[in-house]
Amino acid sequence: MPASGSFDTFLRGTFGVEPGGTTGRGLRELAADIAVSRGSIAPLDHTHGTLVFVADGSTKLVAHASHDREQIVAFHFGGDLVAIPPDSQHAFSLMALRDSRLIIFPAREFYDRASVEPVILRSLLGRFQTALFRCRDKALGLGRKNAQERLASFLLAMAERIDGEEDGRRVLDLPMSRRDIGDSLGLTIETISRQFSELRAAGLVETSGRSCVILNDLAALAQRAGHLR
Amino acid sequence: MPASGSFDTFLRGTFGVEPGGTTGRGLRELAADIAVSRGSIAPLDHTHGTLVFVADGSTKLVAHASHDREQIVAFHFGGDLVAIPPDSQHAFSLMALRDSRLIIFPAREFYDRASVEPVILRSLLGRFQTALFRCRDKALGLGRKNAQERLASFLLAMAERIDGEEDGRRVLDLPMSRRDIGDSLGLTIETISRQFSELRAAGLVETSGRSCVILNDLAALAQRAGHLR
DNA sequence: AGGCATCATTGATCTCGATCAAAGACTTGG
DNA sequence: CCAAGTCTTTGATCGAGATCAATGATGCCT
Repeated sequence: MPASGSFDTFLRGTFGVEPGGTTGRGLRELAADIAVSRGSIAPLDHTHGTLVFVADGSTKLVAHASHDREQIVAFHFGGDLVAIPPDSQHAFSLMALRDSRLIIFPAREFYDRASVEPVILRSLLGRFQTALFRCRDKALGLGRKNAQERLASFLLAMAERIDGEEDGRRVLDLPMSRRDIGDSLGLTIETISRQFSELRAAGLVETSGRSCVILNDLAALAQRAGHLR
Repeated sequence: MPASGSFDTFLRGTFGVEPGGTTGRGLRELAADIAVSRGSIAPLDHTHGTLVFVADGSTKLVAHASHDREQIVAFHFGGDLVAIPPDSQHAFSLMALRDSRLIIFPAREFYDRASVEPVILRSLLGRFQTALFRCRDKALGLGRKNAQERLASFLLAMAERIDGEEDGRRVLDLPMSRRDIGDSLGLTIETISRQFSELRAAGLVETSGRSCVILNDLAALAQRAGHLR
């Protein structure tokens, strides 16, 4: 598939803007269409803000503090848009969880060219707001929830974002490893594993292989997620 | 000061838009100008998204999980803009740390009316992005930093946002209590106090009364904040 | 100014999740 | 289809911060 294929899909699907117009062509000039294989890091300019459209695949956004400590700050799936700041006190990298196609833009330039098209700005605003609200929920979990609640919240959040048959229960094919889940929830791989075992013993989830998780009872899971009734 | 005073300041100062125009008048119709005294909660419509401009004072945005657990998700100061989602799995409330004046808008309607004025959308976008980046830094801290690093990061972040004499060291007048700091950093009040004592013993900070904190050595504090070198 | 409720500090103990260690299960590549 | 490395699970111990408890400081309100 030619590079323009991804870009056109992006512009039409995300913003409802036709790629043929002036704005569309202006934005295409900024686009870098990149294939990133599983486990590889997206080539970002870390001195400037970047905007990445995940055309296909899935990624994790990793924040690096000193001492080799990593915190996964967000996961993304096909159709998602990721805003990445330039490195300052902390550094960020975007890694593919599966083979992915990304469209990478310099953020500032993208915003400037998009400013003539309110529909694009409006859509960006909505996406940023969603990302902010998700991040706040994550902060609540990291600050105030125990391991069980964090994993339950995580599974429910994934159930909302990954599709799978919906017949009361829910089958997920998670692209991330136990380590990724741990790095996202501020827990170790062992704790994640133990919490999976507990949920399994309680009959709330089943696992099959490394990536498949079946949620048998979403309501009971929500109970354990520390949500409001 | 009349209600229009705050609104005009908001529109001009935040967006560079004159309040007299069509857009300005349209937005003013949506505005609720409210005075909120220290410790009181802003009257929000929790069934819809809300946009709050902090005209004056300072506030905390609190996320509520079940079991009386609270996580402060952000602090705000005069000139800041806060986006608050409708309640769903978690509930949010905005509380004044000092007597404050707030301008409250229904978010959806605000965005719709602002959409004809790209300069407003562009500015909102930048503010949302900043809020998102701050929230990610917070997530990194909550997930991967110890108590000492969290407090050091917090103090440095406050030093960037609150003004005070800059002669190598930094004098802060914090509007939030130890409990607020704890609720923001995912720690208890006792742990905050102990970490303050350690920083005091190391000569990095001095405290005076409940709200005044003097940062004697920003560089040394950054060392302890778990920042990159 | 004084009285008092609230907030901050310090100490002792407990707990949840981290860390250390080892065995077992996928899955990927030859 | 098997081998080998990686990922996951489970167990034992440790430690940072929570919790429980008490004292001391601050600042608000009459």
